[in-house]
Amino acid sequence: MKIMGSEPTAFWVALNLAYRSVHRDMEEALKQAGLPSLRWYDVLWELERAPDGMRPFELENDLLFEQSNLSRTLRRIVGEGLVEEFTYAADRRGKVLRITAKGRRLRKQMWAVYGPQIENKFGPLADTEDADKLIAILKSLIS
Amino acid sequence: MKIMGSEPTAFWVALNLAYRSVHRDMEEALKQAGLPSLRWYDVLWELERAPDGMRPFELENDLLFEQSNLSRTLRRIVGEGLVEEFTYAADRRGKVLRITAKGRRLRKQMWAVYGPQIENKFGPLADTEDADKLIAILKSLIS
DNA sequence: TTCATATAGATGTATTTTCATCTAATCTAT
DNA sequence: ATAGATTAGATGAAAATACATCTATATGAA
Repeated sequence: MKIMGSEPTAFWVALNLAYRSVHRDMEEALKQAGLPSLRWYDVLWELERAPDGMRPFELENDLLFEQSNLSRTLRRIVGEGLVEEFTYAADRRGKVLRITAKGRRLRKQMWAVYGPQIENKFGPLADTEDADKLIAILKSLIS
Repeated sequence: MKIMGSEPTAFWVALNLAYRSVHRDMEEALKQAGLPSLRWYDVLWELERAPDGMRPFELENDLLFEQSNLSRTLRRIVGEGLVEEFTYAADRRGKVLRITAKGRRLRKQMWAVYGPQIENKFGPLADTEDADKLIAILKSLIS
C-alpha cells in the first residue's frame, strides 16, 4: 500500500511548484517590459508558424486553452490588430486566424524578453543528459 | 548564438504543457466528485502537517500564492469552517491558521480522489531509476 | 430527404485572480 | 522616544477564467 509521501507525489509537487515559479517569473518579466502575457505569446507564435493560418479549435488543442477563454482572448488579440480573422469557406461555422505584420513584430519584441528568461532558467539544465529524459517524461504526461 | 527551437525551450514547453494537462485533469476529477479545487487541498494539507498552525504569509511562500488571492481563498475556506483563525499574540498584525476537524475530514475525502490521480499519472514513472534526479532538477527551478 | 447528433464558436453570468492601495502593527536607526 | 521604512493582511476595482448555454452549421444514419 502506497503512503502519501511517496515518490509520485513528490514528483507532482515538484512539477507543480517548478511550473508556477517559472511561470510567475516570466509573466513578471513581460509585464515589467510592458508586454502582454505568455498566453498571447503562445497564440502569436503558434500562428506565426502556421503559414496557412489556423482554426481556433486547433489553437485550443495545441495550447490547452479553455474554449470560452480562447474565444475571448482572441477577441482581445484581434482587437489589437495582431491577428486577423477570415471566414472559412469550407465550414461556415468556423474561421481562420492569421497573424499580422504587427503581430509578428510584437511576437519578436516579446521574444527579446521571453527568450532570455528561458535561457536563464533552463539553459543551465539543458546539458544534463537527464534533462532529455525529463523532457520525455513531461511529454508523456500530456493528454 | 542560440536559436529559438533549442533545448531549453523544448524543456519549458514540455513543462508548461505537462503541468497544464495534468492540472486540468485533476481539477476535473475533483469537480466531478463535487469537491473543492487543488488550491484548497494544498492549504488544508499544509495546515494539517503544521500542528502549531501556520501564518498566512508562510502559506503564501510555501504554496506560491499571490497575497491577495490567498487572503480571499482563506476567507472562503474559513467561511466553510475548514480552517480557524486565531490572533497571533506575538505580532498583532498577523494571525494563525489551524485546520479544523471538518477540514481534516474534507482533506481526506479529497485525497481519496486526488491520490489515485497522482498514482495514475505519476506512478508509472516512479520506477524510473533516477526519479530522484529528475525531481531534483524540477526543484532547482523553484525560486 | 429528414431527424438526431455533433461541432465551431460566442456570450451571459459567476467565480477567481490580479493590481493597486490601504490600515495597522512592527522594526530600525537615530 | 520617534520618524521613516517594512511587513501582515484586507479590500475596491479591473481583468481573466470557468461554466452553462446558445446559435449556426455540418454530419450521419434511417
